[in-house]
This record gives sequence, structure tokens and C-alpha cells, in this order.
Amino acid sequence: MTVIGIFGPTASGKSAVAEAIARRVPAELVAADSAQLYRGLPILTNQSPAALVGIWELDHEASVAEYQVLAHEAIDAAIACGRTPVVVGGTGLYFRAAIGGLEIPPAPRPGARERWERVYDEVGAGAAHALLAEQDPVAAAAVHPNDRRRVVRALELADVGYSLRGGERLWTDDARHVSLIVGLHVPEAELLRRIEERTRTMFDAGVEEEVRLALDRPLSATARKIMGLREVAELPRDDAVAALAVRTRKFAAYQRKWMRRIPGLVSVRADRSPDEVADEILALARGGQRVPAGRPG
RNA sequence: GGCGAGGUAGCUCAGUCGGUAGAGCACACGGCUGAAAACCGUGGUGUCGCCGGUUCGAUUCCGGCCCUCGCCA
Repeated sequence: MTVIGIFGPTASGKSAVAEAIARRVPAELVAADSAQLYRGLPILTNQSPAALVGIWELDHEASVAEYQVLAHEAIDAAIACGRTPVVVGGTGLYFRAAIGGLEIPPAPRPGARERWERVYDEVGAGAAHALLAEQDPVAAAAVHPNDRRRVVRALELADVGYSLRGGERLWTDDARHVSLIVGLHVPEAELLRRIEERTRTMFDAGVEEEVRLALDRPLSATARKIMGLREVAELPRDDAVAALAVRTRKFAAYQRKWMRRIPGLVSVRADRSPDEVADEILALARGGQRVPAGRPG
């Protein structure tokens, strides 16, 4: 059983391709998207039916580690009943966590993060970084003093005897199962056109109302970061459309960068019908274009 | 038509008591190991509206013109 992973920028047609695959072979779609995990913003986060979509309330704090457990379960369950897992991703880190052997260091002890954040803010970036250098020189060398988030994370890990940058690579290039990992490629101009169109469609479909309802309820820090939430809530419609299109464009560029980072990724042109793309992907899967399972050295 | 405010980076704007200019956002590139639609780093991309005058030198001062916005007609 080959796991199929589909990655690509927003509006490259990941969902449609995944659905086309599911029409051809017995398959189970598994989302790898940090925003689609949330329930309550289906329009803004562009949800389509798949496992791990809409499973968290908006006050839930997201984390890759928590997602990873669920993703591995969903993938293994699909394999157990003879269905091809199709991991459909928009979030690079989550996608890798689902496919590969990303080993994630432990969660912070209760209160540790807040404590180190306070320290960081009180003593300043330079001093906090110096403190880290005493406790974990390797991590300190890898993290910029201004990167508050990572300095704090490294300090909380040092507390429990872990290093943010341990000696061996925690993030290996292997996959958990034999996998075919494809990256959907759409020419720049076409992608921009689709993003523009998709953004407008969101407003026609009623994102403003959706966002208003969501903001009435408590939001976790991670949910608050969902792209477009602020723009839609705070700006007049035309400005919001423009701002959201800009954010989405920027995000698409970020996802392209991720495509270059994902090991073993096979590039597939997606400026054609989802059915054609699905056929090509299935042919590749049968043809042995795969990342092997297991740990290389 | 009169009065007032203004025209500087892709956008919003700062600034130069005269020595050709800088912030935020955007953009480009790089990083990323329980926040990743997050976070961090490095890059200034420009006929300073146009034409003249003064000056060694004008984006800056002076004159004229064009354009935008507001108020009054």
C-alpha cells in the first residue's frame, strides 16, 4: 500500500485532485492543514471533506505534535482496511509530520513557557540568548536572539534535558510508509488568477457572517492567527478582499518554498483538469516513484 | 472661478534650516524540530509632479504651469 501525499500552494487544486483520486481507487483523504482542523470557519479556511477537518473548537490551542498523532492514526487505519491514504496538505510542517518520521520533542511543562517568556521580556533578547548559550550552546548557535519564540522554546526544553538542536537529526528524510509525494505546480499567473477568484467567492459565500459568528466566541492564540480573520473583521469589504488576496499570495509563495524543502517530492503540473492530474499521480504510484519507508542510516 | 491643503518607493506617509532621501506595509532571498495560515534574519526597489529662476550645487528657496482633495462660489 502506497501512501499518496499531495502538497501545493493555495488554489493549486489539491482538494479536487484528491477527490478525483478517491473516485478512481478506494482511498481515505487525510488533511494536513493547520487551519482546516478548526470547526467554525469552513469558508475562510477553504474546507472540503476529509479526515482531520473541522475537529477542533476555535478555543483549542493547535500543535503539530497533537496533529501528528491523529494523522498517523488516520493513515494507519486507512491502510488497515485496504484503502489508500491520501494526505492532502497545505501546511508544510503538518504535511511532513503526517508523512515522515518527525520526532517532536516534549511539550513544555505547565507554566514553563509563560515563565521563560517573562524572563525573555524582562532581561531582553540579548541576555535571554546568553542564558540559553550557557545551558545549550548548540541550540543558542542555531537560534537568533530576536527569535523570541525559539529562544523560549529552547530554554523550556533545556529545563527538561532536551535540546532544540540535539546531536542527531530528529527530522529524518524517511517516510513512515512507502509513499509517493507530489507537489502540484501551477504557473504563477494562473495561480494568481485563481487566488483572486477564490477570494471573491469567499465573500459571495458569506465569510463576513462566518467570521462575525466566530469572533463572538473565545479564540485560542493559534486560531486567532488564521489568515484573513482580522482583515475580514476589521476592513471594509473591498479593502478586505484586497488584503486577503495579498496575504494568500504571500502564503502561496511560502508554500512553494516548502515544496523545495520536502524530500522526495515529485513535481506535477496542475494547470489542467483534476482528473488528468489524478491519472498521472496514480500512474506514478504504480510506476514506483516512491519514497521508501524506514530509517536510512 | 476664489481660498486652503497636498503631489517623495508598488501603497500609506516621514524628511532634507540647500550637499540627489527613509519608515511601515508590499516585494525578493534565507532560516525554521509540540505556536508553522506562526516566528526570525538580510536586502531600498526612487526623474522627490512638470518647466524655468537664484546658486558651485535645488527634492528642499523663488516664479509659472499641471494634477488631486476639501471649503466657498
